[in-house]
Amino acid sequence: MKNNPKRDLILRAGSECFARYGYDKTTLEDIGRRAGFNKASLYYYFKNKDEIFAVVVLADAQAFIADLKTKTQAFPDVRRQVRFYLTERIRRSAEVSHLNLLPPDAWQSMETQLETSHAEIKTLELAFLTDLLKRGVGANVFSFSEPSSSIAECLLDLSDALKYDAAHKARRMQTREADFSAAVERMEHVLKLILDRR
Amino acid sequence: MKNNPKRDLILRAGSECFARYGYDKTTLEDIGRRAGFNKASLYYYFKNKDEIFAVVVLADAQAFIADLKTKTQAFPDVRRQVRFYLTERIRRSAEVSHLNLLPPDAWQSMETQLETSHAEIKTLELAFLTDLLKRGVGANVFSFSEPSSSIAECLLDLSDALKYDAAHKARRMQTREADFSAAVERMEHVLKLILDRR
DNA sequence: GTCTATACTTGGATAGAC
DNA sequence: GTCTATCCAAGTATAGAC
Repeated sequence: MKNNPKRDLILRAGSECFARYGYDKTTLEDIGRRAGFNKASLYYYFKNKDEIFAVVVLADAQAFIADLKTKTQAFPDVRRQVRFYLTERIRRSAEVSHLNLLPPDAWQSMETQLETSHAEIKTLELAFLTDLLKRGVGANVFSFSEPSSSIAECLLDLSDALKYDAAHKARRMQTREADFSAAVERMEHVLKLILDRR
Repeated sequence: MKNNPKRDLILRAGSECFARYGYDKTTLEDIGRRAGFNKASLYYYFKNKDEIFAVVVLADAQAFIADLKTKTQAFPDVRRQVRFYLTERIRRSAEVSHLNLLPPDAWQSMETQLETSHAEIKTLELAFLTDLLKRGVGANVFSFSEPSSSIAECLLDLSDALKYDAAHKARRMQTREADFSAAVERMEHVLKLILDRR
């Protein structure tokens, strides 16, 4: 059932639609049209709309983090790496914004499908950032009065918060394109305040 | 048309429903039943669902901020006031959580109705917090390398961000009651990091 | 003013022909 | 496998009797 090219076509169409319209506004018609199928045909490959969504979200999130890590490691010094990782994941969050656009009740129905994989991703990110910070401490670039993992979690949470916040604010304006620049600046501001003390 | 007791009954019912279920899941049936009317009767007092929502949200937000300010001023010293204001507005955000639960597209339709009053509220909050910080600086409790208004805006934004983030996370679990305790702790943590340097 | 009845729309899902 | 046709449920909104 997996690695079916037509199935993948539907998933790609779904990804694009969910990203643009959110879960609610994305109809099976939308996905079907974009994938070149009648909406009824989607039920041959998936059991329902929720399943399409769950698969799409998971795949997108994993690809996103993997790519982000690679790009981060391309920077020369630790400070820049930390800064890039935490801001870039805000800037590019539109790419994985399915989750932001998810309606209140939709979670319960597919809770189990997403929860575990979501936790995995968070653990992954936390480990990566903690490692980065520890390397910075080792190189005497940072010095904390708390364990690096605690700082890492704090920073990741803040980055998440600012990300969701920006997405939320963007929704309120008519702007289809969210401006994450304010959130990014805020993140940099906080990083300066927290990391640059000595 | 205003100050109509029956109209107010509907608004109160609407407020309760929107807070509990969010915009989407709240139906005119829900509101009507709770207010003791048939759903069709709502159209005598309001032009549509959006109007009910807009009026409810605005009134609730104003009442919330006013109450918060009063409670804040009851604290003896400035540090506690700042701390209380920024954390309490997270803790009690469930009361005004209509906005969090608003679906992506609903904004556009009632954008103009809400936008101006929302800006007013933010200005109000910013002025209040800036004043608090300035008083703290005057009393030598804080000392910043930046203007108080800049710090105030930063802190308000962070509080907002953590608030929305917590609401968002709560949605993902099955928990109907959001636990804002993590967000509150995070806010206190950041406050300590930013305000307590000397 | 308030209700019943109903029209209309959307969108998820299924049956069955091909 | 893919489609057409259709069902069904929800939910907004209106018409019109009372």
